[in-house]
Amino acid sequence: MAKLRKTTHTPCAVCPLGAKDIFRKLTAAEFKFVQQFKSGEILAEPGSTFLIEGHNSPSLYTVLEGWAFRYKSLEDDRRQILSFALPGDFLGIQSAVFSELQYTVEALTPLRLCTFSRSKLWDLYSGHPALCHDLMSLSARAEQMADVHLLTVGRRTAAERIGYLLLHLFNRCKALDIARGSSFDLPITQTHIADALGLSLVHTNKTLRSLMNLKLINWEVGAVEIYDEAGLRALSKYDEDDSAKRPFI
Amino acid sequence: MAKLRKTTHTPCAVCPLGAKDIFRKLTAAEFKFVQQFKSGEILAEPGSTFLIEGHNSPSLYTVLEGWAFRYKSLEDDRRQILSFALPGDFLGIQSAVFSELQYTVEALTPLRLCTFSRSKLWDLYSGHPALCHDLMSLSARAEQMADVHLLTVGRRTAAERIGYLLLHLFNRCKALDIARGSSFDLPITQTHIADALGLSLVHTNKTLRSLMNLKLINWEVGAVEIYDEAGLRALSKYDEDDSAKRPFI
DNA sequence: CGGGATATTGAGTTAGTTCAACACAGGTGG
DNA sequence: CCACCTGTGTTGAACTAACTCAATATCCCG
Repeated sequence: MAKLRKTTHTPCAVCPLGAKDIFRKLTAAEFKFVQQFKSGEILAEPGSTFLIEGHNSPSLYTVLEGWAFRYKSLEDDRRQILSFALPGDFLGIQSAVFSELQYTVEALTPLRLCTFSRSKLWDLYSGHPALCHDLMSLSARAEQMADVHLLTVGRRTAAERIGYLLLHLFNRCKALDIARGSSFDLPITQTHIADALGLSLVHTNKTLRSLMNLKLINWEVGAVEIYDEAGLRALSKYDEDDSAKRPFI
Repeated sequence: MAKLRKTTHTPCAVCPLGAKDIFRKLTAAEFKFVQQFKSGEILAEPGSTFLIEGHNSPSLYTVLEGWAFRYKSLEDDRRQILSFALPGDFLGIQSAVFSELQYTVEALTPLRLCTFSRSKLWDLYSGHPALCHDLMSLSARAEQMADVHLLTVGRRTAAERIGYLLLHLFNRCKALDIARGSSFDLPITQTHIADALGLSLVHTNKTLRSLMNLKLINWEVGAVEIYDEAGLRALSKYDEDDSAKRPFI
């Protein structure tokens, strides 16, 4: 498939992530290393998968722009979305330690990715302790999000789950400064919500509708508005300090 | 509570984990570092919690002997068990990167833990690239287990979930060489199973019973026997390469 | 215009829940 | 030694949140 395209290699100095407040400022030496750590950039079309379960990837990725999601499936059609990836998220670290990747990543929007060669990871370990720590932070943050997600799917009701997911994504967008007041672009369908939360599509639709009838939110194709954030938080038992932890690079 | 006890500091040379095949052999320099990285040992009584959600811990832990579990709760009584910790598992890395821990860890059996001071983590980053990589492996493995768990809770039926969990724990025990043929010690109650899998206690009991009626397994207090591993794998859609990835130290 | 993807809604079904009662074992104090 | 309590497991019955099936509406796109 011609869905992946290499692009011209943007210099790190103008990296879109560099401007965001939530990212740590690098020292000159770190910056130089990161620059040569970067092996290139690719664009992925919506619907394309650039990391595939059971395969091996020579590259690691950082999302520069766009949305993607990670998922796993059972033999039959049942699919579970594990997480959504936004700018700043690091993908594919598993491939640096296991022979095979255990999940698939699919783009939701046109996606711009920064690629790193797996083999240079050793240079990072050897020469850049602070970056090692940043990497551990990223991975601790991913673990934390997975834990919260598991609590949501295991122990929350349908309405709580949907409220939680929307608040979670809303807050991540706010941290990245890509929300617009109380609304934000959400390039997913109700099927994605269902698969992320372990619900059926029909029930997801009905629950979403009921949240709209309660005037808590508004759902449109591609965008969500949070009318009553406090009310939604209360309904979903949203736990404050969930997301918005600082990413990397 | 006097449930945590410091014990005499066992030299790493006789670490019970050193003997296990699944752990990487360290170089002399690494070994020396790990030895001074270790700050001590503690014992935790069954039922005691040594890492607590919302608190901050100055220490990181590696399980040397015994079982524990990590969990999170909602305001009401609803509890979700996130994972079970066995010998070789590393706990508390979150506290090295966030100010507060986001989960609680409770001992299931008398637990012997190796403690590391958080501050020495920087020495590890600075001087021991291979150990950095081991740490990344541990954390990638934890992420992988969390992903699989999420798929299980989100998309499997009750019988599949229980079958999956038992096979998962069975395989981890086999990898650690603490299984006895087709049976293994499992120091948990049905309540733990329910809370790990997002099920009610009653339904867990009935489903467990039905797996026993099918002659797939046998459940006793504290021990499980897998009568028909192939059958249980088929029923649970057990995905081969799940656990048994190599831990650390 | 037709086909595919998405959303919506009603109706009937079911997997899993809650409530309640009871059995059994081990531990403790009178 | 017995009485009692608490933790664990078991089972039946009634209920319900969420599921499946099915039909229909919209929109976009080639």
